[in-house]
Amino acid sequence: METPDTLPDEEFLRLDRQICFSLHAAARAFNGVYREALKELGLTYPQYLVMLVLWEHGELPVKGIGERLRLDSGTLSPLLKRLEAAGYVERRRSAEDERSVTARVTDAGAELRTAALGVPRRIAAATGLDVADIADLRERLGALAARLDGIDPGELRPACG
Amino acid sequence: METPDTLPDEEFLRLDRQICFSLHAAARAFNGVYREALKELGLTYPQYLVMLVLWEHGELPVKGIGERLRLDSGTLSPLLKRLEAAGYVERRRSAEDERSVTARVTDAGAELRTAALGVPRRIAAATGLDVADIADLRERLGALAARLDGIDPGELRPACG
DNA sequence: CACGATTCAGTTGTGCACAACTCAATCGCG
DNA sequence: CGCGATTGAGTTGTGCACAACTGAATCGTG
Repeated sequence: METPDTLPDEEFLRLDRQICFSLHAAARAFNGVYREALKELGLTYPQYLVMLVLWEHGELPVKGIGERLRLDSGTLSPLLKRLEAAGYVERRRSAEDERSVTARVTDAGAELRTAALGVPRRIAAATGLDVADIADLRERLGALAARLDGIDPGELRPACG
Repeated sequence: METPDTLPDEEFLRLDRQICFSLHAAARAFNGVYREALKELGLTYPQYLVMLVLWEHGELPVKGIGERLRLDSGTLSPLLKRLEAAGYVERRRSAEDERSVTARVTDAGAELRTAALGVPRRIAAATGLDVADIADLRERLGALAARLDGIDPGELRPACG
């Protein structure tokens, strides 16, 4: 048993409820605040995330968006279709590789960026958190996510230690 | 202008992409790890959260579960129906208030708890994070969620400062 | 060149989150 | 008591997340 037995299983279960709930609830609360702020733009929170990376890069293949946002085509395909229907994004098959589809920001999408500029500032003001705090939290969450994504599924099986 | 203009809007947008993504990705990565660990129990992550609060309280009205997990009936009703179909939970109308429905852990649900005891320990071992770290992160996320939930929607409207 | 393996986007099916709604039970005030 | 307002669970519809799959394009190796 390499796991230090400083806590009984019962205690682990209680702590687990707390951390699971906190992360889950914080993510949904964040989502809710953005949902409200993004209403005027007609974007959902995940659509906003996609637009953020597209605004940074101008155009990206679906795969590239997926790598940056940790999302697969099953999520991105319909989402991009909706962004295209809204007129913010254009999709076209790549000429070099017919398997690949490139998403590009349209003029309307670029205009949307201007309107979106005020969103994070308003949210930062409403939360009252300062930039350093946010940046620190971001780093810890990023490290946590990286570690979680790096876990071998076998480690979670009952038999393994 | 109470917001200090230490950063241009452009910078805010870039930082926003980072924090939004981090929280979003961390929550999904967490979800994924639990999805794997909970496979053997036949539970999804949100179902596990519901079982955790039910294991603590034995039985709760739907409203009580919703308050503890920040979920509404639209999410809980079908979820509890699935837990009932799996045999882990029983639902019955309250005698005192016919509007209310109480969810109660069945014998099979109680057995499931025993099987679930190992889950958080395995995950803690796999992540390699120590309890103090987790507890600290939990507190910060809890505080963030509380602040976000306390925001007046009006604060997020374009016109307001 | 040929052909099996891989890669990429998209589809299908399941479940969660949430808004908007229905409907019955309960509450509260006149 | 009577009746409008509120409360509680449930339903419906939309969108996201993800597993499992399809099908076409490309790659690699013989």
